[in-house]
Amino acid sequence: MSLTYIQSFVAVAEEGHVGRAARKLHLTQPPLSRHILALEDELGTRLFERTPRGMKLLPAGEVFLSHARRILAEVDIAIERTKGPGTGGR
Amino acid sequence: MSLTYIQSFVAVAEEGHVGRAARKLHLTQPPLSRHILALEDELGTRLFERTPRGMKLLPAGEVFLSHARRILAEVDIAIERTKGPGTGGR
DNA sequence: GCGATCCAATGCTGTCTCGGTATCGGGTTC
DNA sequence: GAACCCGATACCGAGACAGCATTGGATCGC
Repeated sequence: MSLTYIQSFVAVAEEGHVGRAARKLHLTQPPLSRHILALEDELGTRLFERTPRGMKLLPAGEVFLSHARRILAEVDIAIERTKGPGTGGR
Repeated sequence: MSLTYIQSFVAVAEEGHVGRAARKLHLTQPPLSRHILALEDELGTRLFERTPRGMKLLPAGEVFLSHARRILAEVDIAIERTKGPGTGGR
């Protein structure tokens, strides 16, 4: 599990498209595709249904998505709170 | 930022000792020391005070610690919830 | 039906990250 | 002041990872 992979997952879930998400993340399609496969492998579950039009979130994917967003948000908060107030940031 | 580094940080904070935390994580002392330095660099703040006895958490470190624990807990929950119920895990 | 098109997945390669070993430098203890 | 304990750094080799090129499957247009 890695924060990078979680970010990739969220981007693909939001775009419904590996290629499009890749551009958004300044990556190319193959590594992003592998991120999703790695996550699915680690979780032991398919997160997306592969359709000719792109990637469609499966129920397990929706569950993971909500947690993924929370995790990323927590990380942002942690960074902000730590570097910000107590340290003479602003 | 990486989950591995966050785990390292929590271990060092709990042990008050890089070497001891390293053993706990099945790592050696140098990489663990680098994890902490990398985090401090990324956050732009010292998280620990280096003493002759080990590592003492600074205020910024305590702030980050509480968030770090929450992040790791969220990840665990995400994994459990995703692989577990909705998917026929059991 | 067949070529064109769009999608994700895979094979391969170069690079960069990361962990381990060895060593250093500072500070304390006796 | 020599031994000891601590984290930090230099260096090196292995593994991870991104990118390029290509494949394979499904749909669309003619």
